[in-house]
Amino acid sequence: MTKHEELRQRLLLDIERMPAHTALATEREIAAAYDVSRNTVRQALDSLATSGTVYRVQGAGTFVASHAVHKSLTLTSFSEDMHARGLRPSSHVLTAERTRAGPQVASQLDLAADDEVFRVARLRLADESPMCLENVHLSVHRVPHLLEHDLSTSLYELLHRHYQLELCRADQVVLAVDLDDTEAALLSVSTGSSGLRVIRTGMDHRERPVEATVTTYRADRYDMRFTVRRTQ
Amino acid sequence: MTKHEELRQRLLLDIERMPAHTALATEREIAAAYDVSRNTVRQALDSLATSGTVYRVQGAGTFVASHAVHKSLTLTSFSEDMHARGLRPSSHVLTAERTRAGPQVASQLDLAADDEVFRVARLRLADESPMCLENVHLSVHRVPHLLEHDLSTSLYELLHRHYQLELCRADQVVLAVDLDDTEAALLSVSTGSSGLRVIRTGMDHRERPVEATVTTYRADRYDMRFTVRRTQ
DNA sequence: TAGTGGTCTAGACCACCAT
DNA sequence: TGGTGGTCTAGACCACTAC
Repeated sequence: MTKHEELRQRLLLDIERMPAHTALATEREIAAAYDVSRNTVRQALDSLATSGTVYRVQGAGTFVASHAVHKSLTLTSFSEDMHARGLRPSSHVLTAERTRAGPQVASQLDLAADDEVFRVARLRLADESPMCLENVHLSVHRVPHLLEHDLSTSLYELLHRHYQLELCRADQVVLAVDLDDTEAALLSVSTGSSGLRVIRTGMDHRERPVEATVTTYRADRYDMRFTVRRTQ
Repeated sequence: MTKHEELRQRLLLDIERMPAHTALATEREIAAAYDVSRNTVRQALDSLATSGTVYRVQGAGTFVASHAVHKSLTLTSFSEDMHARGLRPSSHVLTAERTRAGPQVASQLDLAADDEVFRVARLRLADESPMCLENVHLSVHRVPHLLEHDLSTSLYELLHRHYQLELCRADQVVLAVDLDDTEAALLSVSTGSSGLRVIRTGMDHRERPVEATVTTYRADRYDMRFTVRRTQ
């Protein structure tokens, strides 16, 4: 545990009990109180500002942000996402096969179109009721023997435990779609209902592509929430 | 222009000519070459890492990221968004009125339900063809005489020029919807088509709410693209 | 084991906000 | 004008990677 991480956690405890727009102690005061350098205080406050917990006004001070949302958009697995919403995740594996990448997946995973990949299609449930359809492609050479594992639980956890693969970044495209007959039937909604589709390329800490995934959510059960900022 | 900003720009010029995964000079080398301290180099590299231009591996070095996407999710106006897509934005004002906030807008703008707000509804076009419907609410006391201005151009620019209001942060909810008859007709698509809806609360640099906006996009013309990261 | 990025210090000056 | 956050320096040591 580094000093700025520990300081961040201590500050967080104080902040949670303060109303929005309250001024924090000044950086110099915090540095003196916790016996660290001002740069270390700034590291902790940088982190709190990035996560939307506080905001700074030059010349004026650092203030507690509105407690309302605080949600920046982060890379989460379906399991984590559902737990965060207070729902219990589960899965039905629809397909698990070894096949060819094809042009679309190949470009996402940085492969040739006839390279082999695993494809895992799953119906994902929250509190036993359909939430989304997920179609994952993984390069065979990065996850050998994938199909010998239990695929009904968290794939991210499996990748981490058995292949030391951790996803650090993902490029996503989000769009609205009309569900076709098959999709609608699997999701237990009527044909022509709309769905939210997320197309994702997941990468490890070296920016090497790991997964190419298309997820289609029921529009009546799912939304995405996040905070955006002005770049400067 | 600060030193780390200038350094960032210089590094960017080099990086753009390098293939992905190429190692940059070490932080100490860059510091010596540009005659700045290592902390300043780290500030510049922090910024490049946050924007997804480079990635760092402890003990190994700093590397050029894949040039593919590089798009983090930022707060943009419709006009900016369309320009970035190479499209020409325009607007038809459908409604511009003074009314009561109501419970939903009041909670977003931190007002009472019977406080007065301006409501501006616009059909927004890209290359003369319908792209989305936008319904903006603004607190009367923050933008007096709003309706006396030309509302067919960029609202963000108007807020900046005439009211010194700049949006720095926004909380957003994104969902898929079935368009109703009115929406579909205005967007020139058939009833029951799906749309992408974005519900936004925009705030200034002091986290004071400025706008409450609902935007409904044609699903066949619009998608959102962005990069997400693992928090640590 | 040598070299890398990650953390930390104790100072200094600047740009901006409030009064 | 006094105090705030923003920038910058020149060191030092640590954790990790690659060989």
